[in-house]
Amino acid sequence: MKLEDEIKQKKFKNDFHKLAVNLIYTHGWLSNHQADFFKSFDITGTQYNILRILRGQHPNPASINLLKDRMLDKMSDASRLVERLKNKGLVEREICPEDRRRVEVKITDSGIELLKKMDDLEDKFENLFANIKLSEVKMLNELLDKIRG
Amino acid sequence: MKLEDEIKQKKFKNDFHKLAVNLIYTHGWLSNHQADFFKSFDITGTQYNILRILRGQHPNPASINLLKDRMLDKMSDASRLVERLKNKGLVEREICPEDRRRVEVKITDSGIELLKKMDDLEDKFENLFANIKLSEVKMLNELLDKIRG
DNA sequence: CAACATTAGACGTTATAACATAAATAAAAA
DNA sequence: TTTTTATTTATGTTATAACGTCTAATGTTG
Repeated sequence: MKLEDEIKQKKFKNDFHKLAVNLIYTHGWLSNHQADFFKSFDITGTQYNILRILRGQHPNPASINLLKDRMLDKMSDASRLVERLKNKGLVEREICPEDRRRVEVKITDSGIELLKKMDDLEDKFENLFANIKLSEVKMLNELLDKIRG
Repeated sequence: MKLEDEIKQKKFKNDFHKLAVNLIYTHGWLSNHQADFFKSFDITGTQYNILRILRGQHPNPASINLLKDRMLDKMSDASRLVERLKNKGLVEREICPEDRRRVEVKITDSGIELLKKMDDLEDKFENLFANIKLSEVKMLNELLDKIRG
């Protein structure tokens, strides 16, 4: 549906302004759908991202700073996130012996299993984007890459 | 820059998967820039959206439910948002005489003034999107509208 | 009218983002 | 070596999103 109708707003100042709102709105639409998916696994999107990064490192550990750098939306809150994941038994955390300031975070077997279950269902994205053709998806990816310069 | 390089991740499963991550990442990029803009006016993006809706209604009031419906990302927290805006003197709030369950929220003169100052600078979006041509902006808007079906 | 259902909003809780600051440790400089 | 600086993480604060529950007011039905 056209954005103007969905948010019941008068016209935009120009196409650039509409694009900004469109990005915000489309992101919201996407994350609502994703949240439903994540919720069925009792996990949040942010926590899922952390687990993905940790699986990428496995069997090596990741420091808190590495997690921060790799996060999709950067944030300064990785310590508390890791603690919540530890409470769920999905990661483990120890002080690094070489540099006692650092913390080594590793994904547990239980965490790996959870991701495996979620991988199978990840094809959901294709259903979610059923309204556009593959060629349009590719075009969108190119344009989005280009926006950010 | 290509998304794969920016987030230092291996290839995506397919273009649909990449699109999902690209939307999240581009939204993050955009809201970081917007946050800087809003911060210079001592206001948040969400609060700005509420003020915009209230200015659209002015001089009529808006109920809390109307604000919820019109928000870009729906949420159930409009009461507390309005209270924070009231503390800043940007809105006023009274109980509706006809239906005492409802609350009538209005933007104050001070709120209108703030928006006026911010309008002047809103052209920043054009600078932000300087990397793509107008035709590409229009194409993006069409495709984003189409994604959501 | 009385009993029940619905609606509008407030508020409590948890997870998060963005910010600042503190504390511990390591590295560098004097 | 002692002092200073930088790094890494933890923690406190505020604003928010998403959830649920509660209460007051209004509507509906018998």
